[in-house]
Amino acid sequence: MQDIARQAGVSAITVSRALGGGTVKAETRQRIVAAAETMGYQLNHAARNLRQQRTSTIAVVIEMQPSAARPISDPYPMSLLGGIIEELSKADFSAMLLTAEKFMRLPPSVDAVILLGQGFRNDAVALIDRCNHPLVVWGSSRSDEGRHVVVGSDNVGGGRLAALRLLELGRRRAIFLGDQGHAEPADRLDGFAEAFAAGGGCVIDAIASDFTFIGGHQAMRTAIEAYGRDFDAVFAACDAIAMGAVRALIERGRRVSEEVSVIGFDDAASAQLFSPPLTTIHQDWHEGGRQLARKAMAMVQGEAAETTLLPVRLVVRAT
Amino acid sequence: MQDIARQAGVSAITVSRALGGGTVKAETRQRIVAAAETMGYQLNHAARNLRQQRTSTIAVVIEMQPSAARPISDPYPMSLLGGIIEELSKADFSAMLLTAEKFMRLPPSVDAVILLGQGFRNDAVALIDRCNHPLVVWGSSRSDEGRHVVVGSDNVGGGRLAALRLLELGRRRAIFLGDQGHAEPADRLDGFAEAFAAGGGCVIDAIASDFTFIGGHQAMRTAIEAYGRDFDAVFAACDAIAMGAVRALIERGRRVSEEVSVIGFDDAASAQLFSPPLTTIHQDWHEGGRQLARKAMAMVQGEAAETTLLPVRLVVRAT
DNA sequence: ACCAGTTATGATATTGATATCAGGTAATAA
DNA sequence: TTATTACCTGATATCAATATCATAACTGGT
Repeated sequence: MQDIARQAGVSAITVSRALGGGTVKAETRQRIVAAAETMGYQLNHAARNLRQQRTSTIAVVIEMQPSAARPISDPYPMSLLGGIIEELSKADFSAMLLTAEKFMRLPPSVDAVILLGQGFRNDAVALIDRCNHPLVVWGSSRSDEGRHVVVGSDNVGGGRLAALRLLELGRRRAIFLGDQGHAEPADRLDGFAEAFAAGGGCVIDAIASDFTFIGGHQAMRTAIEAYGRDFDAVFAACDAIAMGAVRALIERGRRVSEEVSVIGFDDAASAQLFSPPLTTIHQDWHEGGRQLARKAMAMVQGEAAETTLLPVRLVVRAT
Repeated sequence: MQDIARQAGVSAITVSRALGGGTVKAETRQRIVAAAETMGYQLNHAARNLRQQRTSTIAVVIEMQPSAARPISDPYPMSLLGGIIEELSKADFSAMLLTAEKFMRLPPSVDAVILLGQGFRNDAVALIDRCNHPLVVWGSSRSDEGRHVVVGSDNVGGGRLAALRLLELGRRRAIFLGDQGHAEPADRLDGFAEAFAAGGGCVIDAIASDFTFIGGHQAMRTAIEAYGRDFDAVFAACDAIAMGAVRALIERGRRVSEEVSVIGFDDAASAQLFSPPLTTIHQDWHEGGRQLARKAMAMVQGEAAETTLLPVRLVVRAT
């Protein structure tokens, strides 16, 4: 800024004002901006951050472990990220992408933290709390007891929608596939079980499955071995599980849609390409990302932010 | 650090050395680390960055426009990101995620830039060059003429593998689906066309398609209208196109695998879930991300880095 | 000409860590 | 005892921006 100041015949502080939002005579500002342009000037964020005691940066912590249960190729973090970045960019905030491990090993200097993970990593949450960073979490508030701001889909409502659809089709004996150890599937099952029972149906079993096609396939086989043909509906915790289940059902000679209905959760891109196209509950991840970012930024400004449930909707396809 | 220094009975600079990698007596370091721990100290990165004139941060620029041609739900950026972050974390670098627009509007202070985009955004590249940031690009070096360091899959080789497979199956009349305006599909077609011709085959047409299922479906219909049944092979620029093409072929009564073969590119997760499971060329995105990160960091250290082609492999499934 | 009020600019101090240079201590060798 | 080395520690200046306070210039009204 000193160089630009010299070039434009003003002081450095005036340059700062001209390039930032300060009050500077229009003509002077023009001269300064022109000088900055020709000199290829770029703001030194480190200096600004140091002086202003804030970074305009928000850490996005992702569970990046290539775990078999939740492969990294999963589209959902990317959809959330898209929304997050869109919203942060509007307000000239930046997103710093980190794994939980990295965050704990060398906490970055950021103004707030967005945590994307299946359920809560309690150690990570504890550390973030200790840093006194505003924290917004994607997922379910079930196990959090209101301690943090959570943005997530209305999983209970989604389960309810699935139940109503299956009841409407005349189904009365359902099996749930998914890991209740995670808060989101647990919420989905809760909503499902309650509404299904209220409509005269019965959830005859809930079988654990990781979030994969293979997991769903195995869980469905287990169910078939246990119950034979004595069920007419399947509700899966995610689309991958549902697709694995459909495949397993077809392999064992059951006619999906005609005599057994399957509903997934997510409305992943592959759900409509699957054959048969999958009936599922749609989550709006992009909007979820935007809300996460908005709340995080609000909290940086010292405003309060509330836990929010995003509406979901039933997408009827062929299963 | 002043506070810790007081607590530990040393000077601030010694604290810096103890927490960084400086030479400090083991006992003193212990005392300092303990004090830092109990006081919940966290390094101020802004100050360090300012003093050291580097940020240990690398910008990852993504084409985040939710364009119809390349929806954001695409898994490939996530896979690359996974590899990038894994490698950066090891060296205590951070990843700052940005759209190209944001980068150009308010260039961040970073040590290097990784550009993930289908093809080159020339305006973005020009700006990055002006900032004198080390730059590593994911994609094809075809249109870059060696000006930048590029990491990408061996698209030409992948095309060749597809050609050899189709020749082996006795196919001789192939149609290519994909947008040659992008460097990567263009490379794939080049390798394919050359090897297919060398084996006595003929690429009878190359039809433009965006990177979606719908795009592939439409392009395939166009091809069928133009050529009827007078072709026995399809090579698609990506899996989504290939799946759309398979669907179109089946709709028009052609028996995929028996009398027309289809090969995709990517080995996306959905390729093996598709029915029929898709034969395709596998790209190792995770490794690609790691290489991008390694090269970017090497360039920050002032080391040279070379353009690299990652090997691909044929995955034979049912098409 | 004077004043109040606004607007535009400048001087200085400050942010937290660390590079650099200098000083001090302990151990070993002469 | 002194010199030599290796090792540890401290003082100071510095990185590039901006908050704060002070000053200058202008405006319009009396």
